Amino acid sequence: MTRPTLADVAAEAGVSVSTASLAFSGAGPIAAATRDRVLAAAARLSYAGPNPLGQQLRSGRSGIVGVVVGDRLRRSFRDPVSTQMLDGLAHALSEQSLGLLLIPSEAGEVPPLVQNAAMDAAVVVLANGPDDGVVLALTRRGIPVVSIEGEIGDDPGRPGAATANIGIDDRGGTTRMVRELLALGHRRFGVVALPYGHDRRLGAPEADGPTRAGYAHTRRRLAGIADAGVVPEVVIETPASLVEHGRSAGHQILRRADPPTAVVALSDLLASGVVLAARELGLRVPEDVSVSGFDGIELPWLAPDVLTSVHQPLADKGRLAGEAAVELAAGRPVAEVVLPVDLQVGTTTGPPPDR
Amino acid sequence: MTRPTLADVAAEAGVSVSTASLAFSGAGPIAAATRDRVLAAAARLSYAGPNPLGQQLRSGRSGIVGVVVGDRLRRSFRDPVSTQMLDGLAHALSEQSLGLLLIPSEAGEVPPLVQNAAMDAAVVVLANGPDDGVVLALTRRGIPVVSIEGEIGDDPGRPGAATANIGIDDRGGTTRMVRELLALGHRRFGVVALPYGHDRRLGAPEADGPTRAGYAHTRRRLAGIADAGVVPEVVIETPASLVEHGRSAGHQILRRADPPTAVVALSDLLASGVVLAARELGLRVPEDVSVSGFDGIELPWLAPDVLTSVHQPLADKGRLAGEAAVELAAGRPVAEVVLPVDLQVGTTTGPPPDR
DNA sequence: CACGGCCGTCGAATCGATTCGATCGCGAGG
DNA sequence: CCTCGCGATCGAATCGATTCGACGGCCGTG
Repeated sequence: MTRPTLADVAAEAGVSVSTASLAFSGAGPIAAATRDRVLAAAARLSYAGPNPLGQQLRSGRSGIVGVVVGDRLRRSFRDPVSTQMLDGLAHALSEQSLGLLLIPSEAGEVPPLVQNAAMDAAVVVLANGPDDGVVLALTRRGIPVVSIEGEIGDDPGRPGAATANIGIDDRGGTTRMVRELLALGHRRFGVVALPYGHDRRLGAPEADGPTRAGYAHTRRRLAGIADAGVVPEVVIETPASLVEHGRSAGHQILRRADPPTAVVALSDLLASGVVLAARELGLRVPEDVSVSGFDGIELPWLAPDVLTSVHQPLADKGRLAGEAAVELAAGRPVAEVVLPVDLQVGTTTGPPPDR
Repeated sequence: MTRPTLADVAAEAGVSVSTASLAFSGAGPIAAATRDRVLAAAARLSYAGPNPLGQQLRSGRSGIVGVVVGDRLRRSFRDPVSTQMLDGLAHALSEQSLGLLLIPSEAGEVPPLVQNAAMDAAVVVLANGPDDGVVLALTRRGIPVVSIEGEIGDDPGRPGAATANIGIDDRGGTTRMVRELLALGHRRFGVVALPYGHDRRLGAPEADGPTRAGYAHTRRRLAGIADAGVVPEVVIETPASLVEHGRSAGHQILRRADPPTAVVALSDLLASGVVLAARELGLRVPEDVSVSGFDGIELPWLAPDVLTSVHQPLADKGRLAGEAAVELAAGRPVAEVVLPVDLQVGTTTGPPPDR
């Protein structure tokens, strides 16, 4: 009662295995009558087509791209920034009939699937610097790696597989945002930062942020603030880009004596939490405090307010990552991609209050 | 410059291929000295371990479970009901070192991956009745299928692989909810329904809803309302369980002349949209209209209101589906699971207004 | 009528690993 | 000193498909 194989079908149809193979793959010449005989035999045995495992071994390719999301799925999935990117990625892959193997990875650890699973290429979201364990394990296996927001870089000294980086102009984006706020007259800034790296700390203002940050996009966005010539009065790291963390960071910042007049959050979810915190404290946005975000996602619960934010092309980022994975898997090199961002002024920023 | 194989390593170490295999798998007796020699040789060739494709062909198992989500990822991912379930599923699978192959499927179509990808089992979310194309394709390939909320059933007349159903007590849940509202004194009901099936219609009240519904969970929840002896004055189908669809359905219902005093939404996201619509129309909840949901997810943007809702164990549902997939893949049968639900009264329901 | 080409079919090698049964060698016991 | 037994190693078959080269007819043309 084992499942039938191509050999069984060939025997049933009275042809050789190679001919039966041709009937299914269509590669190579075969008489229409023969093909029909083979297909009829297959139907009789309820043979549903060639076993993919055999094909994969023969071709050496699995048709699968691993996607390592650097966090619990529950958390990643709550962030539209992840999900919109994954949506673009999934579409790019499915257009090539490639499968998307979803690999959740708790901060810092290397899941067994990264070591064992068959993949033609991998996409790593938020690699923690060039020595990220996941990236190292993959390159050691000879699997090409596309890094989204990661700066993994080809180290010529190390033997390894091809890599590619897909990112956005985080740094320029925050610089433009801060310049906008400067032009409005703001001089005293608070910053609500994304996690600095896998070793997430919580809450405390920190001086070493920009240098310690293992997450390259956090580092770049912080650097963009410095580029505008601004030294924030307070910087709060959050453990994840979620509304509630933005809310508690907002409380911390806005309850200070003589709080800043502008709060720059490094993500929209964090920014929306800051807006909620301001409302709870009886502060008007933007009359009493300006709040800016980053990403450009929809925030229906802020309505009728619209967050001033730096918009990034999330779906494009995912799509390009998928295409890069395909290219690398085919052995072709991929140039680094830095997508442009777009400052969109909403209703949450304005001139600072008169003192 | 092709990647090294086990044979290369064996040659380098001066042992046979079979011995080299033992050095990696640990199955079978091998001298420690020999194993070290093999591992040293592997390191010299930078051989990162046995090629999974070879193992998979040999063992006949791919270590992959396909998960077919019946919608665009972008939409599924916006719904915490999907994502929390997926999180539970992913964890159950990763505990068994199984991979999760994510297969998005536009309504009604059968993606190529369903036909071609290697899987030991598959989980189908929201199968559209027992003749869902995806389910048929999978069983024809001999792949065991776990259906979440789908009622796919083993048809003894049809040759096919094993199946299992994982669901919740939708029907009893809505019945209890409606009884609660009846006890409060409500007599005139509006219903905001989930999509009835892949062929989503939009907005219009329909008489044939409960029978036409291809999505079993929609049908069951509507049936639960009937079980309580209630015939709603208006039923609105929505194209997806999203806040904005709940909002527009809420507008439709609450703008009627002499609107119902209670609106039963079949999901929390829809219900929260109804609450937003009521607020926009200047109606107080629950003084002017009561609103109930289903699922029990967090709705921070309704704060300080808490939605009255039927809570279901989402993560457990995913976890059980993962475990069922493992069992089926191992050839063991799985009994149907119907998880209990839990009515939680919040602040959005109360007695109807005096007329 | 004979020969060259071409279309269709077949056999066998190959992909990379696992595993069963056989063999080899060494040590211990009779 | 011979033999038995056991642990370590090896050879070969196997998983299921693809593909290359060879072969065998058939048809058309010279």
